[in-house]
Amino acid sequence: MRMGRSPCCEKVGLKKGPWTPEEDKQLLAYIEQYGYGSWRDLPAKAGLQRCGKSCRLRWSNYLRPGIKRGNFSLQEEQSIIQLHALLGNRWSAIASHLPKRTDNEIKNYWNTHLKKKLSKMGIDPMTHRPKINSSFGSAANLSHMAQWEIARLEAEARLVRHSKFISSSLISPHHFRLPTNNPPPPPQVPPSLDVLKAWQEMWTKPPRTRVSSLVDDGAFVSNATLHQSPTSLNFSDQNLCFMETPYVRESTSNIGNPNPTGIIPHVALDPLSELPTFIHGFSELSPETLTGYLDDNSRYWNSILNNLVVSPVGSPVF
DNA sequence: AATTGGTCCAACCGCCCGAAG
DNA sequence: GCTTCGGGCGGTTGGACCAAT
Repeated sequence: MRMGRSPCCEKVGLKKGPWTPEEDKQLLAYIEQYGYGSWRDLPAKAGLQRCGKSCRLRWSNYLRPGIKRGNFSLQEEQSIIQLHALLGNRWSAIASHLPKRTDNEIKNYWNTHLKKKLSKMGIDPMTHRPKINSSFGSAANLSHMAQWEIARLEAEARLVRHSKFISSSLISPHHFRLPTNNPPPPPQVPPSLDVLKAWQEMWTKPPRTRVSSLVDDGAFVSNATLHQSPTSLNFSDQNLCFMETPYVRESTSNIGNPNPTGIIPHVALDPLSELPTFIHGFSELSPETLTGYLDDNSRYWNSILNNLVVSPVGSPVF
């Protein structure tokens, strides 16, 4: 018995490198007629001298219907920056919130354009914090950003648990398989990505209302005094697509029930701070302190995004 | 015109994970 | 429990292109 993984296909005799228009036609014609049941078997059936993996990549990144290519709009740029601040280098997750853009294209755009833009603005593109010695940031701001990072990581940890729990029962890789002659499947949206919607809900509700928003078993809620997140500033962006999710729930007993509002009624609040337990990183902060912190970060992000807006490509900033 | 260096991006590679047997 | 398989993901690479010298 062979140990370990076998290669996805025999490498000998298979073509590599750029795809020709003829190959694209072949692949398209085959998928349009038969769909894609098994990428491993597809090349032989389609008459292509390619690895199945290569076919899948070509399809998902270029030939799949509905893909938008070319210049990124300013709003798309802002969305990517905000999503990257929240999600890190999880390109597929970021791509799921940018309709028609592929993870590969977003990754390339980030590496070739946005990283440089942020660097020139004095922002560390990986941490989204002001660089040391940069006139852009202050010591106080750095401290605030660190606090924010704590909260973000807390949220991620919860979301990972959440998504692992639900994905086992709701998400199947075959769920999105393209049936013959049918429209392409919707982009895959891991349940954890609903954090963005939650994020938006949490920070954009009117202050007077105590609003519940999702996130995992602990969930969280916006305190009446909290009104804006660093990452919520442009979530009205038309290009930023928050996917409606079937996974939101009122309790663990009804996971999977559709909830068009995307809002979870029941949240856990810290009995002392009355802050959502989601914000464990802030548990030692008073609501007043927290409000001030979030205000500072709003300004911080506004300054970044405003710079994006006012600085055309080719300007000294970029 | 030739060379060099930088940029961009399509495609590949290796790793990981879940499903199936 | 284990192995194998299929597919997804993120990091990296190679070559085309372009501007500067």
